[in-house]
Amino acid sequence: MTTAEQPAGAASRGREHTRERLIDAAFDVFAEVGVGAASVEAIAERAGFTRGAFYSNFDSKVELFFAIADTKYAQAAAGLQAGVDPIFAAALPPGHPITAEVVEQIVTGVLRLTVTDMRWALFESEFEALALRDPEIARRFAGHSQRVAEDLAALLDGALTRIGVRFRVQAEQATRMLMTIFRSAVTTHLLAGGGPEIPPDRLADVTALALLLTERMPER
Amino acid sequence: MTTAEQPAGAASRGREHTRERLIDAAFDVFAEVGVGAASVEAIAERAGFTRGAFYSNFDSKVELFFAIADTKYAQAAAGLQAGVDPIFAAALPPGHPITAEVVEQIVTGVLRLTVTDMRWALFESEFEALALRDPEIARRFAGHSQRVAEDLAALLDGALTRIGVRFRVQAEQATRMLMTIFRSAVTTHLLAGGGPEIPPDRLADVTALALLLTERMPER
DNA sequence: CGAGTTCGATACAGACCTGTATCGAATGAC
DNA sequence: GTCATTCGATACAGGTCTGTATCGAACTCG
Repeated sequence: MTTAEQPAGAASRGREHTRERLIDAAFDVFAEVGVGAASVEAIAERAGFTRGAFYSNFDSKVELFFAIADTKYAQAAAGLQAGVDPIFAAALPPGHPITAEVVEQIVTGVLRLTVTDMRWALFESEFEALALRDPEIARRFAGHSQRVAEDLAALLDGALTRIGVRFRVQAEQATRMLMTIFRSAVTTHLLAGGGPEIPPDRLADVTALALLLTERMPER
Repeated sequence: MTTAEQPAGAASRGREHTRERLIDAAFDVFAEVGVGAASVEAIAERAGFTRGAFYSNFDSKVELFFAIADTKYAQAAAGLQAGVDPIFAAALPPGHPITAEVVEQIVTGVLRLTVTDMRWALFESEFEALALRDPEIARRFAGHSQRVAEDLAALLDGALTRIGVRFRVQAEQATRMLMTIFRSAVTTHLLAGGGPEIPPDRLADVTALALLLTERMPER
C-alpha cells in the first residue's frame, strides 16, 4: 500500500519523510516564537532544508499549520487511550480503598495526558489566539477541542464509575471545567518560568475542583 | 498642576492628547489583528497621525503595549469598584430572600465587570500569549493579573458575606477558579462568533461552579 | 513681537519575507 | 543504459515594515 499508491514515476521515496520533518520542525519553531513570527525560512532551516522544500510540499504557512494540528491531535488522542490504564493501576493498587486521594490521582493523571509536552500547550494557546481572529481557524479549533473534550469526558466518567464515584453535574460539564482549570494551571506554570514537569502543588485548584465535583455513588 | 509640571518651553499642549489617541487606536488595532500583525503605520493612521507622531511619543511597539496595559488595567480596576453596588441592588431588592439565584446573579455580575468590552478580552488573551514567550512581559502580566485577582477576591468575598454566604474554599482560590471558568466562557463565546453581549446561558459553567463553591453561613 | 523649542510629517535607507521561476541531481521505468 | 519525472536548491522580483534624519509649522516665553 505504501508504494503501490504512489502517483506515477519517480523520486518520491523521501517525500513523506520530508513532510514529516517539516511538520516537526514547524511545531518546534511555532512553540518557540509563535506562528506569526515564524518565517518559512526558519522552519525549513530547522528541518535541514531550504525554502524550496517547503514550497514544494505546502502552499502556505497556514496549510502547514493545519497539517500540524491534524497530525498532533491524532497523536494526542491515541496517547490518551493508551495512557489511562497505567494511571489507574498506579493510583489504585489491588485492595486499595477508594479515598479522595485516589480520585485526585486519577483526575490529574488523566488530565496530564492531554499535555504531554510543553510545546503542545504553547501550540494550543497559539491555535486559540489565531482562532479568535479567523473564523476558518476557529471552526477547526472548535472541532478538535470538541473531540478531545468528548474523549476525555468518556474516559474520566468511565474511570470514576469503575471506582464507584460519579460527577455531581453532567460529565461533559465537569470535564470541561476540569480541563479549563487544568490548562490554566499549566499556563500559570509556564508563565512562572516552570520547566517541562508540572509539580503537583501547581494543581491545587484542579484537585480542589475534582473533590467539589465528585461524590460516592450510593450503594445498593 | 496640569500645566505647571510641563518640563520647559513649548508646544506640549496636545502631547498627552496625542499619546492617548495613539493608545486608544492601538487598543483597537491590537484587538482586531493582534499585536504582532499590527504595524506602527496602521496604529498611527487609526489615530489620525503618521508614523512620525508615533516615534515621537514611543520608542517601540512594546513600550506602547505596556502603556496600554497600565492605562487599561487602571481603568478596569476603577470600573470594578464602581460597578459592584448597582449589581448588588439589582440582584437583591429590599426584602428579597437569599436564593441560589441571588448568588449566581452577584457572582456573574461581578465577573462581567472584568470584561466590559470584547476588545479587552482579546487584549488580555494577546497579553498572555506574548507573556508565554517573553519573561519581561510575563512579569508584567503576572503583576496585573495578581492585582485584579486580589481586588476581585476581596469584592466577591465581601459581597457574599453581606448576604450570609461564604466560600467553601479560600476566597482567593475560589475567585481564581471562577475567573478562569468565566474567561473560558467568554473565549468560547468569541470563538463561536458571538457579539459583544454574553448571553446568560453561556455562563452555565460559571453558575454551576458558583453553587458548588458556596454555602450558607451557619446562623448564630 | 521675536527667538527658541517641541511636535508631527515626510523622505530615505536597510532589513526581512513571501512567492515564483528556473535549474540540477537523484530516482525509477522501460 | 536511456529517458522522463520528481524534489529540493538557488536566484529573482515585489512588497512591507522599521527606525532615523530632516524639515516645517505652531506654540511659549521673554
